[in-house]
Amino acid sequence: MRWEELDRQPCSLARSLSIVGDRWTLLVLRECFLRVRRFEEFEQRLGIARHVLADRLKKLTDAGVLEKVPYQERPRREEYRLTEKGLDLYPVMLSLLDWGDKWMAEPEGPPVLRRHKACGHVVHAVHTCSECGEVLGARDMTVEIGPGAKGGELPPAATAEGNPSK
Amino acid sequence: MRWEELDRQPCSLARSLSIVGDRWTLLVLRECFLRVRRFEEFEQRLGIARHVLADRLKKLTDAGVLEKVPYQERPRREEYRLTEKGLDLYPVMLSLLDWGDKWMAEPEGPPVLRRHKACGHVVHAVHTCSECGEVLGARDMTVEIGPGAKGGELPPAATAEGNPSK
DNA sequence: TTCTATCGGTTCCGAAACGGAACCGACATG
DNA sequence: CATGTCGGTTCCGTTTCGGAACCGATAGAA
Repeated sequence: MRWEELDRQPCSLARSLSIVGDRWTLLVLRECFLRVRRFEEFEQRLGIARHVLADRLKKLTDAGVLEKVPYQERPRREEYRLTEKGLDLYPVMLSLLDWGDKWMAEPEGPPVLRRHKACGHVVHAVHTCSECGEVLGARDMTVEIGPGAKGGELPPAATAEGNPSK
Repeated sequence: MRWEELDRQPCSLARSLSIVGDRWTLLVLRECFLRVRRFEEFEQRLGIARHVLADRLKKLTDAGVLEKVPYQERPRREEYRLTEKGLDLYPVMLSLLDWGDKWMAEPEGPPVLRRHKACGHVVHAVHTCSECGEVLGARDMTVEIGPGAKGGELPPAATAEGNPSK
């Protein structure tokens, strides 16, 4: 499979990866969530090669995850901001973060703790069902053909998306 | 920054990416959640180059995300299975899946629907607070130094992990 | 006016990673 | 003993990456 074919596969995971399934892209997005917005600052904080950064920012902008907003004229300079589509990636970041906290941290614990403003506790995220509110585990769902399926049957990759009862 | 330095950074997101922040790795893991376990089957379903597949399976095994389990002797053959650490990546997959469903699907809708066995509804995942159960948004948390921090201060990347009040 | 600095890139080079195809080793089967 | 299966490894040509230099528009200082 070629990498460019990914965004045409009938699998939402593959399509997501066509945008964020890249070494640098998620680190760039981490900085975006930190409110880093300028080329220079991305470069300094990440130590990324400039042309790779330019390429990733362009791809993210083309994908509608970031948008260029002018912050000065003469000389015209633009900064990169998360769009709504980009902000919606927050759960992805949070999932990766929680997994890293649990499995990749030093013996003493994670480097950073997150405290929920509303309840005051140190927290992590729990995936729950959008309809009934129960915790969603890896084997709690069945899959079925969606309206965007091609050929009227589950794509080979489909069952991976919710795990079959098999 | 070199790629090998990622797993030593004081940032759980970076550390997670040192394992799953790769083009092919998450697609291999998608197949794992689909209960694909054998070299041949990964290769056929993904169309991945064999030596790249061998490399990814080795890295995932070394990282403790997969484990090799013999399924026959003479000739000895082994298959790859998700460990507990690997199964814990399910929220990551689900987040990417939901984002793809929302932002990358065809106009008609996503290719696959997931139905919650418990409540019977077509669902997506919602991130909620592990302590109070409320929905967690991108700006609902503050960050503070964790026990695994180095140097007694928030790493530069830290605030990205929960977003500062700034 | 020229000199230097800033910001957001682009260009170029050598090294690393990738796609594709061939090959290999340990067996089993016909 | 020829062929097939499975899980790799090796090799080669192309793509991508890291690192450094360069560029274009402009501002401010000398």
